[in-house]
Amino acid sequence: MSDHLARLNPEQRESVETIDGPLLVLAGAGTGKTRVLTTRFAHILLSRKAFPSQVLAVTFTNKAAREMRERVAAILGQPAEGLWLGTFHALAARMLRRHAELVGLNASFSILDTDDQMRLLKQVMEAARIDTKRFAPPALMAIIQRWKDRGLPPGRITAAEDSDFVAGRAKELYAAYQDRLRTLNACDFGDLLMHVTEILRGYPEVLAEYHRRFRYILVDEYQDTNLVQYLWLRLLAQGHQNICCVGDDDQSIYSWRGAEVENILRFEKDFPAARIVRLERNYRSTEQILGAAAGLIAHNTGRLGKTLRSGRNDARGDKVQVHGLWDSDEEARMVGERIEALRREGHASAEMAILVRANAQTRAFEERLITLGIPYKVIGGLRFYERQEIRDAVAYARVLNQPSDDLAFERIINLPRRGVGEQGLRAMHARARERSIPLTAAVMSLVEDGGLRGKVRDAMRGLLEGFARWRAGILQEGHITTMAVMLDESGYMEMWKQDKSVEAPGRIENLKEFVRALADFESIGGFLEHVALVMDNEQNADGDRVNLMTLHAAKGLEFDTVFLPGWEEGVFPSQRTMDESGLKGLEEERRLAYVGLTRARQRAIVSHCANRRIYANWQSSVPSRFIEEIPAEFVEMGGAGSLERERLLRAPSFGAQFPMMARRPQVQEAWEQPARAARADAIPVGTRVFHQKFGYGRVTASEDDKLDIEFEKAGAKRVLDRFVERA
DNA sequence: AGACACGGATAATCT
DNA sequence: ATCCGTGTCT
Repeated sequence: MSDHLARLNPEQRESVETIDGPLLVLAGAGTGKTRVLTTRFAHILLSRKAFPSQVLAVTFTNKAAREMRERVAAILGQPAEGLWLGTFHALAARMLRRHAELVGLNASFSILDTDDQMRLLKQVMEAARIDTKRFAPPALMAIIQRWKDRGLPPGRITAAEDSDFVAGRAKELYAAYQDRLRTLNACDFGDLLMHVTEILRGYPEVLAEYHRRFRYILVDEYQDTNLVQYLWLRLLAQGHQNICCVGDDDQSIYSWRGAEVENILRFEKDFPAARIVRLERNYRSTEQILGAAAGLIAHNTGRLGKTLRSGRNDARGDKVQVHGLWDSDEEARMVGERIEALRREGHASAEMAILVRANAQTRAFEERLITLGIPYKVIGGLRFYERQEIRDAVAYARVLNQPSDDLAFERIINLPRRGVGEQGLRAMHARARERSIPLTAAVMSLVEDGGLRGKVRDAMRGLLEGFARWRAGILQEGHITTMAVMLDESGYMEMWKQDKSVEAPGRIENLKEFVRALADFESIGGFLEHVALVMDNEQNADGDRVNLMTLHAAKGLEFDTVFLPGWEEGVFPSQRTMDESGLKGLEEERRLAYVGLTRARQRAIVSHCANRRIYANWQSSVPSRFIEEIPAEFVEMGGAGSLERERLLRAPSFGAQFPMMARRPQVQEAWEQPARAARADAIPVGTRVFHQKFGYGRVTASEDDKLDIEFEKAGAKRVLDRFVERA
């Protein structure tokens, strides 16, 4: 039992051994957070404080859940079975299935994917006679999701929480959308936690049951929780107060998805007896990298304050290198050369990563690596279950599993083409509504009474008979064979075989993989639950490949060498973030930079370009302020007299903008003094101006550095004055 | 139903 | 530039 504790440092040990009472562990990057969580879990079990089924352990990702399960099993020396260990959503789904009727659902409710959600909302908007061109469904969906993130069903939305989007009808449409979901016996992602939280709030006996069940609660990546997740945890922890949350406020990079760092501060308030332990000994990176990262993140305000110290006693390491390049091609070339050189020295490709701000930036590097013949893999991007053909196949499986799944049926009714158009679909919906029956039943009745004719009628009859046959086939031949037969006989597979596009062969491969994946499940229902909750993307993990991914995707990973390209104002920090979220957005970008730097064990190579292509045209760009924010003592500029640098200095129009040599334009000053009044260069009301994106317009009002402009093409917008020029 | 043209948007995405 | 959804014509 002491075995697993022996290798922990004092703070880690304290985090593991403080079992009872609320505990907040502030764990900096690379300080052994996962180890603390898993050891703590095992420690609770080994010290016989609870049975495995009495511990609730929550993570954000399936990957993290899997890892924790494996490591707990390793410490225990046996498979970790029967645990309540999983992602927020998986655990919430599990709870919701047990009490679904309390929120008007049935235990077999289906979980919708984003396509279905959007189509459903659009239907609801159209039924309410909303012009979906003026009011975009995705925009309303974002508002609804934000409400769900905050644990607000339609009935809980107060005037203060309401939105004036869609002429003040957002709340009404939200209620209609929720009604539709209930009718369909379906949930979207946000519903899982919101419904469960409503149940725990409204049914004390259910809450009491979970209080009895869960003696200990463990939470990973606590800084990324949103409000509803927080409420859920607080309700569950109310009884025994044995909750341990592990997180790092400096690595909070998901606020745009509803995460609230404030949950960390709230923790101390709601659990006044909470112990707080800081893990500050970093075992990952060199002192140079830690110094650079610490100096950078120190520019943020309102931190809980941690100072990473190196827990390693090896060499101090290399300084963080910063390269200025002419353009993105040259940047890709530089990165390629460095990778080649490292490989020649015997470094493994898998120990190198290129971390970009946005997915689109990976392309330049991919092309370069292909040219050089360096194997690489792109992490993230479209996940397996997000691909079109897989979603179609899943829709087939859903109809097979539940004939009343109208959304799934509608998706595949004309895939492959069966001659069903808008007219046909309208007739089917009308029949379904008038008799209150599912779409499949409506189609059946239309086939029988002649409501459908000719080719369509034959096709529909064939399809429905097919589903009946395949459903019977599950019992005889098993679900795996049946799925393959269904994709074949329905003509879906054939559709892709006929398709001449370059993607088609890949899609057929994916479909075969899809059928193979079924083998891991005992039933279609079990498989569908997995598909809805798990978006695994463990692609070609094999081989020694350079890693290419976004900074977001890199959280939690580490590499010997990390390339951080595109550190330019507007790109990183992203202009859009700063426009939308101001100083808060900037600080989140800075945390993203901090996450990037701290991924590196041995060396970090930052780069920026003087010219970058944005959409169609080239734009000159300025080095990111984050570069200046890294203390000079940890930085080494350029590749000492590199050709790039010389050329850059000689280039007449950009020389003045070379790294650190020129004062940045107003961008930075605007943030430093946001409230500065009546500026000398203020643009007066009535002035005709030009904006890069919106074109020409006239200023109708101004406030500080913000202007209200009536654009000739784009309509009324509020923009920052530095983005417009007098026309 | 299907081909083609037009206009608007264009980040990050753990489930 | 390019992708996507929508509208129009055949």
